[in-house]
Amino acid sequence: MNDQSKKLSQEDVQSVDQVVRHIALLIERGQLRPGDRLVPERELAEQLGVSRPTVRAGLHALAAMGVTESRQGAGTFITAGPPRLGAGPLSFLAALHGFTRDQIFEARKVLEVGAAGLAAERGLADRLAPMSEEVAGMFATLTEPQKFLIHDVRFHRAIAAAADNPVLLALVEMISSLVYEQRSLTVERAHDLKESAEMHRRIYQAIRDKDPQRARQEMTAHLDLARSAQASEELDLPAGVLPSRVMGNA
Amino acid sequence: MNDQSKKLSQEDVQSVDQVVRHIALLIERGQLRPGDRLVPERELAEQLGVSRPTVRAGLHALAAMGVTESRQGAGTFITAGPPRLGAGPLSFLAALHGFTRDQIFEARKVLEVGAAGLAAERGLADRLAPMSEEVAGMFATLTEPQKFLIHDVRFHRAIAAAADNPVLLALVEMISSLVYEQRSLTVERAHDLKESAEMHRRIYQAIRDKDPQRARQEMTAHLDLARSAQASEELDLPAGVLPSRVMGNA
DNA sequence: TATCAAAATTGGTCAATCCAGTCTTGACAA
DNA sequence: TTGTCAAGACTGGATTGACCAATTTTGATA
Repeated sequence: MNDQSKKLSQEDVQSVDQVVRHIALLIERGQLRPGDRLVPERELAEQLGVSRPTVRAGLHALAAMGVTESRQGAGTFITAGPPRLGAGPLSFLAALHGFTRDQIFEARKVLEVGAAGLAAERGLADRLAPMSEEVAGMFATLTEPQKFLIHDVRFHRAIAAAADNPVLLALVEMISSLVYEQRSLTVERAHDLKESAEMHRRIYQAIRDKDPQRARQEMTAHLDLARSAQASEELDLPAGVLPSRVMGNA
Repeated sequence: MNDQSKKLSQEDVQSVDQVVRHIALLIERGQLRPGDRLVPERELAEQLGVSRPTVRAGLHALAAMGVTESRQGAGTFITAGPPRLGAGPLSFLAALHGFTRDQIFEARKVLEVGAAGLAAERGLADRLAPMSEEVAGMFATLTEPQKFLIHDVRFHRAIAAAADNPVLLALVEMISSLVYEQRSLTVERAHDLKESAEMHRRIYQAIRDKDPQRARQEMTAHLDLARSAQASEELDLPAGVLPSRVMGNA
């Protein structure tokens, strides 16, 4: 391989990838941190020697991965806030490959039973209130399924937060978004929301009591019951409604 | 809200989002399945009434989420093959928020101990060979750390595949990509690869024997040991090498 | 009928231009 | 001196039209 062909192969990188890699490099070096503003698109285009539409395509790719956010007139920023994986990729995957309700619940059991156990082991005092508040919210919205569901999902995320592991939290949030999308279509048909709220309360109490084994048991029982409950909600549903209402934040 | 303002608010969707939503809709309806070819960019632009650069930005966003793949001259296709979440989003998250090795291993324990347990419960005969072959590959490459690592990662993915849950598999693949990126930087310093291979073999045997409890125990023990092993590999490392070598398939 | 080169197709990129929000600046009034 | 707000600069959002490069298709030729 002579110098010329080597040079060519190096220049062979696609321009859009070059934009993504450039931002990735700045992040790796710590020169770009959450909340930071990127240089303007026009400037970035000049720096990298590519056109603005190319830069924009790259920024859209980064935005799709949840790395950046753009505000017209203000600029493009590295996503701030807690570590978060968007629901988009998993939603598309679910729509494309037809994930079943049972498969999703099985994955939830692995993730959330583990998270509940860790949360109980940790026993971080300042993580209790957020969980308890969502339980209270559930009891307060027993007659409003949609609002109940929101508290339900937030309770599960609060548990993952109490597990104090950002990786686990990101995974739980991703899958809980998927659950929310599915469930919000059928939750109106739910009954026994009171029983559901009480199960959540028992999970909370186990975590509060720092009893990992009980926390895992209660979470397992809850998810098993929730699975069959959702199954019954889906029974008499107008055809064509269910087949994966997708798209979270894509 | 009158008709006019309603109309305006509907047209207010950003053009790029419109492209993504359009493809998402086609996927939801089943009109676009894995492996299918999309209509050409020019045609898509005309159909949606947007410009081609806008279409391209949308397609890049979809590609970043692993939904589509474009081949110059051939067309743009819905990603085929097994359900897969790219490593990109998690890698960026890790780089931005500085996930620690221990946090990643803890998340792995939740996911992979669960997967190993499920794999043992299922006991699918046709999933045994792929696992066993990777174990053999490890024993065959005890003196070649980089090759050993590849078999290592593939073994863990094979377990997730044996759990027969595509959601779990996608999550395990995503995090194992992250592990691979990190580990490949330090694996040259590894010793006791033989002990590692033997632990993997014991995990395999437990799954083969359909003993979920033992499978979970062995996986837990393996990950705990692997964590401390990797920690020691990172001890005397040239400064600046570690701080998150990111980027998987972004 | 088989081969292969030309043409059509399709993704990859650039250039220049305009629109639409946001932020900054400075003049004016209280 | 200080507060207010309008004009202008800045920045992302999008379009048009053009050209390049890789692939696929087509059709003429052997």
